[in-house]
Amino acid sequence: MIELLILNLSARDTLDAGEIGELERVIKHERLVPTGVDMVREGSRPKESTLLLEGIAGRYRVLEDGKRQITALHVPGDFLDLHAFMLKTMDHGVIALSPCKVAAAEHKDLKQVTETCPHLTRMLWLSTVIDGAIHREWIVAMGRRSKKGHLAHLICELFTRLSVVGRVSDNSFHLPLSQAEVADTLGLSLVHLNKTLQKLRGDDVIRWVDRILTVLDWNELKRIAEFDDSYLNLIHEPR
Amino acid sequence: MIELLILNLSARDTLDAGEIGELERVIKHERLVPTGVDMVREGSRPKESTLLLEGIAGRYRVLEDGKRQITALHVPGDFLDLHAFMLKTMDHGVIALSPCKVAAAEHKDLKQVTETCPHLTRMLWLSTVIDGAIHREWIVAMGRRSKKGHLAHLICELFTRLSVVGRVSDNSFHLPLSQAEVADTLGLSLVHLNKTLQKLRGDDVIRWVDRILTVLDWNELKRIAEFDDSYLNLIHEPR
DNA sequence: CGTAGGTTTGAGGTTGGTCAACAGGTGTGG
DNA sequence: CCACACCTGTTGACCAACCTCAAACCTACG
Repeated sequence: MIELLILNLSARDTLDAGEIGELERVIKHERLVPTGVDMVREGSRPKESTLLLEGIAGRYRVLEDGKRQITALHVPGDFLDLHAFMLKTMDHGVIALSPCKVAAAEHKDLKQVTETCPHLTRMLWLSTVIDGAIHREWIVAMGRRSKKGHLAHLICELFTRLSVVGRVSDNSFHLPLSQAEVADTLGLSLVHLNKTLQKLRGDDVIRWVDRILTVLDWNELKRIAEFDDSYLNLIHEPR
Repeated sequence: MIELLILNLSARDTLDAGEIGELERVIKHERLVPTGVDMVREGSRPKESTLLLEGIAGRYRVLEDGKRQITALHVPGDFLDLHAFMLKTMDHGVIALSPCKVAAAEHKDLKQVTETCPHLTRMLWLSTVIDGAIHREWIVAMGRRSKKGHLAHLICELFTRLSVVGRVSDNSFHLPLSQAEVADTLGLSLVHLNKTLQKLRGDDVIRWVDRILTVLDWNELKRIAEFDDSYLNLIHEPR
């Protein structure tokens, strides 16, 4: 059940058997969440943190005028709201963007991990800090990249993150979002997202049909995005 | 020396004498950094994390075409790069936006804190997680707020954060950035930032002369920004 | 007195938003 | 089986927001 989390963490540092056992002990209550359903509500005070096992989920906020901004996308093996363990109150919602399978770690158990397993604690801390690094990269993309570059960057990021957890084959991955949802993650209007998408398609760097995204020319896509994966911290070293 | 850090953390949970002593032991090497100087370089692998004692600092990245995006602003009492303790490699630079006084905590000492002081560890973890919450709020502002709303939001945020560490008096605080730097934090051109600024000034909600920013009408500013400080987690509770 | 950094203003062009319509696919009920 | 509603994607027209370029202005400072 927690294989993908282990894959995710092991890409950054080695976990020993005791730590893996501890994770297995702490993570439980597997359940399914249908597309479109909120798994965590804004303003709530969850008593547990949620690990995504299958599917794509998004963190989002909606403003008074109804505009929505997705602030993070999550792939299998990601914690959706580990930060809530420290923050206590959710400052955003989390929605299932495809059918999702999730499991939960109770905060009282996580607290016990921080009391007894320093290295595992640091690895969990690391995963929230990588979230932060991704946030920063999104800020850079929103502020200073072209829209085409921003979209290309998002695709590069998802491609890379999904590769780590074995969800890419034949240069393709399942991208279940609608164009409206992608627009809400880039901060674009739906119409303009569509036109931006067509520019990328026109360059023959990607194909996206039936919710399957195929990268046709990785080097060119990377160049358009100015993508450098170092912010994802896919380096194995002692933490 | 670490009073402001304690102020910052104590706004979220109580630190006991032992924890404060531990922080005093770990944080040392006070030094001054002149305006415009990089305190941490992108791509470096710092062996210590930096606490800002005085001044304003910014995290930033610059793209190939020379465009710069500031991804975070820091006020006294903030750790600038505590995340580097876990990340190891800096994915961005940190620049002094005014004369700064800083101190340092060596990573080997922080590691020891994680081995021996679980609650203090959680408090440090918390502070990186609040950074993340601020990042998310910036993403929302960049993607879905009007430029005027975005600027107003930034001012509300700085006002609130500076209040916590006692850097606001008479509804005024020192905002040492140039308009070009503010433009780089909002992802705007300098010209357009200037025009946006004039809209806010025209509404008589702020004044900004000689690098002193005065909030003339907090309620109206808050309304324009749709500002809600809950993401800053200024709630005292057990963590 | 000249220079440099910062702010302000205007002109003109590009980007991106809104509105509106249409096409294709799917599911439902008559 | 057909008619209809609904959802997603696509396209065009039009307008507002925002960018770039350029110049002027205003200090502070050597």
